[in-house]
Amino acid sequence: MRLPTSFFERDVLEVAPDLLGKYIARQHDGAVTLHRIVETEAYRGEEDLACHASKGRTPRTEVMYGRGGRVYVYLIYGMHHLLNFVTSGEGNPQAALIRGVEGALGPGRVGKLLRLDKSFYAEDLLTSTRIWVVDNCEPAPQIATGKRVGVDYAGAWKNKPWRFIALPLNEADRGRSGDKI
DNA sequence: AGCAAGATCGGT
DNA sequence: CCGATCTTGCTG
Repeated sequence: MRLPTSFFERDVLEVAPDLLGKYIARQHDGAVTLHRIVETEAYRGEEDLACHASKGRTPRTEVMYGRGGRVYVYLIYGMHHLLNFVTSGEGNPQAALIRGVEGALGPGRVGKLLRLDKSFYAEDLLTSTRIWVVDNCEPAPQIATGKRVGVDYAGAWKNKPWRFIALPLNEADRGRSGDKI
């Protein structure tokens, strides 16, 4: 059930939408909770000016340069821990930001719900007993796309439709896949 | 060493 | 719209 390395070692533009409908498992105080992923964003390589790796290899971006399947967490605005999953392979810095799970919309709220902190930096999703991602037997949700949030500084890259949202069932039933938002 | 800005959120 | 709150990367 735990997603294998091969799931993450693909281009982030494939992994980010594929994460929708998957479940983040979080073990804390002896209990495991599951959280369905409903919104993600793709950050893709050094050329993507919205991606932290556009600054090159630094202590902060180091984990993105490693293999896929590890966690990239960082503190933003001095208070929110944002959760990302590293994708693609060695030397190709990409990450999928978890912008929303059921019960917590917005990346800051996701970090709070999952009780994340800097100790999760570089956590291995394939061996960790604190956090991992599991597949499910549900059909893949319909997906809406849109521009990434809060990256107006990123020049031409700010308009890339690299935000992915799982449509709720009532909307998906109307067959409105591929919507923009 | 100092500084400006940030993949955000909650309250006016 | 504004403040919180602190890490980061850049400048000097």
